[in-house]
Amino acid sequence: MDAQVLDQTFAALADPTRRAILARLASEKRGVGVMELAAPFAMSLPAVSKHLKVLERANLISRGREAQWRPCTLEPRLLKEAANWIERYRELWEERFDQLDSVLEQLQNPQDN
Amino acid sequence: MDAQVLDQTFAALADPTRRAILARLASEKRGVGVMELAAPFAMSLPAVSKHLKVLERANLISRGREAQWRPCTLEPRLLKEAANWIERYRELWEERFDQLDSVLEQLQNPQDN
DNA sequence: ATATTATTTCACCATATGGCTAATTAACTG
DNA sequence: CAGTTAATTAGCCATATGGTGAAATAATAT
Repeated sequence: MDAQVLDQTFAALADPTRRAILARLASEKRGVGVMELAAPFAMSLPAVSKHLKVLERANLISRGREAQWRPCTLEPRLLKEAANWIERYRELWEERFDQLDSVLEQLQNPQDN
Repeated sequence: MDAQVLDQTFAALADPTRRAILARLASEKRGVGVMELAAPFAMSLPAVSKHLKVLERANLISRGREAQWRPCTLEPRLLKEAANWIERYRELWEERFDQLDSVLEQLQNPQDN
């Protein structure tokens, strides 16, 4: 509901690296270290570190301490908030598909008009 | 599915002015002009014009021409794409609520353990 | 032709973002 | 203690973002 929260959430999601990191974390129960998260990307470790900081400040991930590792864990709570916000538009995009359906129907059965 | 599309969509949603504009357009069947869209905001017309350009380039709105007005219309198609992306995490946040539920249950019925 | 209304473009400014390398901190290991 | 591994911080750069006021464009109205 809070505008700032949605700002941070959507801004955090507006980057392919960060979305990939979230996807990776979604498929792991355990916390995942930075090296491991960074491996698939053609970018430096500090760059990934920055992305993680963005995700952390947006409260989309949390980080622990385990020896010299900082394992990251997905925090899906605010994803739910973002989903809730978008869901308010669901009836609009479904309505639009209904309209498209009737257009297609007319194209196939022009005698209907 | 396209990463760039999600980039643009989420980036466009990461601003309260733009989300408010979308909300306004969602509640109107007719196209809405720029002056009218700008009215609620404490910012200049060029600023609103810029926001509209962001929304247009993200294909979240389309714009027509009607005399000297450029009526804006909501295009919900890519909102659906964004919703689809987030939905893949639904089971995660619901699982988390399940865990919270069982925690609350334990707090209320400690004899269960 | 001139004026009015709606909207955009231009030129500017401050701040944020995403990337880099090099240096630093933190924790473990020999 | 010295060395190794993990990660962050610092300093830098290029580009993007969100705002401004002033000027330009587009269409209508007088």
